[in-house]
Amino acid sequence: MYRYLELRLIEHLREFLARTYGLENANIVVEQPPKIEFGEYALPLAFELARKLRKAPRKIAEEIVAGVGALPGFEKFEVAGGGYINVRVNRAELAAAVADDVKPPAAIPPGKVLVEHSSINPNKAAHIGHLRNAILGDTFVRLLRVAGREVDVQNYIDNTGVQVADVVVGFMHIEQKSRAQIETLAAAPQFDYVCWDLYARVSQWYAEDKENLKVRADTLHAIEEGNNETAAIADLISVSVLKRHLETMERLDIEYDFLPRESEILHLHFWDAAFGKLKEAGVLTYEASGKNKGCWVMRRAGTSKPLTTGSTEGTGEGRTGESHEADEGGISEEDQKVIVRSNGTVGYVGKDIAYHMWKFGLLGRDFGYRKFFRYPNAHECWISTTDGERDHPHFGDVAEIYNVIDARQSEAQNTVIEALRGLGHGEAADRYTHFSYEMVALTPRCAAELGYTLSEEDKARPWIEVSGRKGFGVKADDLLDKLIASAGKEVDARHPELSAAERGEIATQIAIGALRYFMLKFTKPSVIAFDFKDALSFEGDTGPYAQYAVVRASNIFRKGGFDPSQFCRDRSGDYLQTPGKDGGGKDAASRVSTEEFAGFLGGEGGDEIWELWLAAAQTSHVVGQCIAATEPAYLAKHAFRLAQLFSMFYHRHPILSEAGEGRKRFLLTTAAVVRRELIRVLGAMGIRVPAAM
RNA sequence: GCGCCCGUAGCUCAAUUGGAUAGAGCGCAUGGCUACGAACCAUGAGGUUGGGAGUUCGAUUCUCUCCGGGCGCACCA
Repeated sequence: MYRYLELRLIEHLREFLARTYGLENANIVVEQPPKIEFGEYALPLAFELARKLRKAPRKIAEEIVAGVGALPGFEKFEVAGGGYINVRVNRAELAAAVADDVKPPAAIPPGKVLVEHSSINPNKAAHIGHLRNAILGDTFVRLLRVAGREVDVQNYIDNTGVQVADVVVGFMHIEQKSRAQIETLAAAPQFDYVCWDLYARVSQWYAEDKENLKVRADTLHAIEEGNNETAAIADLISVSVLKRHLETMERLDIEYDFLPRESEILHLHFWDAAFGKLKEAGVLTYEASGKNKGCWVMRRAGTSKPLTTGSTEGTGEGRTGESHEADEGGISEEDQKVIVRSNGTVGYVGKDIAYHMWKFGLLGRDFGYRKFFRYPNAHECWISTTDGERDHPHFGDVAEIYNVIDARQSEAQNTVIEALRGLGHGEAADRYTHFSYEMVALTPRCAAELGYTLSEEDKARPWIEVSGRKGFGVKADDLLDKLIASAGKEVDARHPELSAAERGEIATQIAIGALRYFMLKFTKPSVIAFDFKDALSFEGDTGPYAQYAVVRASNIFRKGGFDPSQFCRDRSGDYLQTPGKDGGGKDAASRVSTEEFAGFLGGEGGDEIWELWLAAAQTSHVVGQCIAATEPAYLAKHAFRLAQLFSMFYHRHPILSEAGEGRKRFLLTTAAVVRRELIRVLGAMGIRVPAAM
């Protein structure tokens, strides 16, 4: 609703500026004033216009305020400071609309969205770095769905790469295990943990003797070729570990729709289809000589073609040296990215280009599909195969894609984008977003706690990178278990009257809330230096704090013998409602009239509670910002702000003992609205609210 | 060497994407439970936003430069 008013305000001002000053399509920045008393919107517009109109900002602001005229839903415009225009909405009308959960129709872009996230190598247990990826991705999926978009969730499985090969090497050559023995191990619990340890041992084994690397090369080759014992073992391992990953993520309410695997990209010859098109478009060029002789290469993203000026690669001194590539239009060696190796095999980026052509429906080939994993809610997760089932959902062929992949791969991601552009698919390239985020590392203290001995140099570092190869890191399931145990201790102490099952359920929800919130509170470019002390905190700026606010709100209604739905509507998921119908599902006797809202929210005394209402009105606005900026952290901020404002409100206004009938109804409505919004925001973060805390 | 990211309170992070007096949490000090359960609230101390220059009416935000840190730059994925 807040968002809708903002759009109306912008539109209205644009019209006014065009009419009055002849300014078309002026860029109008809208923000919130620093204090609630100043109004709901602030416009620094006059500062921007000062130069164009050659007038003092304050003068312009006065003109705008005088001439802008009335706008439904708004109370007044006023000049503040050196030329700000502060805008006041009609509080009572907005509050009534929020209580009724009015959702003005919003334009939803056409087409499906594909979000790729998790994409964990299926050769070892998931760790905290993977958790950040999955939680960011899953939250973004939820945000898109809240905004009314149709979303496919994909988890790309690299089941034929070196990482899986390494574990195969470990079982076959170090452990000397037979296929049947591995099968037994894979069927037992925590197979991913077994692989975690083995993977670290294999890395060590390679380091001991370089000859051992030959085994890896042979194994990798056999896996890629398929139809042999080694490939069968690799498949057994990758599928079993993948199942474990799905189970781990399911603990956090993270689900996928489709698991495309690299093996099918190879066996269904996706690359052949892409290769032809890439050669034809001149995206790939053959190197007949030099370092990359015999390879098909592509220009590395971020390197630009030197046009008239020579490259910096001078032959001697000075800057007059001629470019090595200008004559032939070729790419200098250091700007080349090898896509097809001289032995004819295709590398990772090549496979990724083909995969992304498929995503946009540009490849002309499709996967085979088979059901793979059924979630308790009956949701079906599909996996790629060569020969699939006849009936399956239609995947791929989407309008927009988001790839949740850490920042270290931004160059590879950009190279794929440039390949699409080079193929003439500029529109697709523009709707390809690398959802980039920084890694999760460990603080030196945390590393020491885990029993790793650190060099003096490491101790001085701000963080130490997690390394699967070294087996160095915190496993996802271990962290979750720790969080549940810690939350459980608190729940047991606070609610001895509840059954063990109920307490376990609450502890789990708190643990998930703490973990998901923790991973979302940092903005994407910030490295998370992980520490158990911070992650296990349930106080302050944390998930449990926000959950607790909702529990307290619920307790008011429970103790008072009310139902929150008496006081406010909830049209979640109802996209076709007819706005403006008063009363709706609400209890008529509990309804606060617009006149009453005006009384309680008006004047200076109303500011404090109004601030809470305004924040509650902003959820869809925040959701829009999160999507536009691909930044779920704004959502966590919003949840915290709502919870914090509610906690203050809760302390200052004892509701059930309120003597005034009208005021009590108003306070209950306030609590009901904030509760609804907090549940909604936490829901978008994948956090549920426990029955008690 | 080239490219990308980061540097804000003791610590961990925000700052509406260029706007009004730079805000939170943790920690520290003090105070508040016969309860709509304190996983909470209130009060306080704590800042030359790494240094410098520039653009702008206005810079934590943009540009340049220096300092410090991180990550990329394989015929790996």
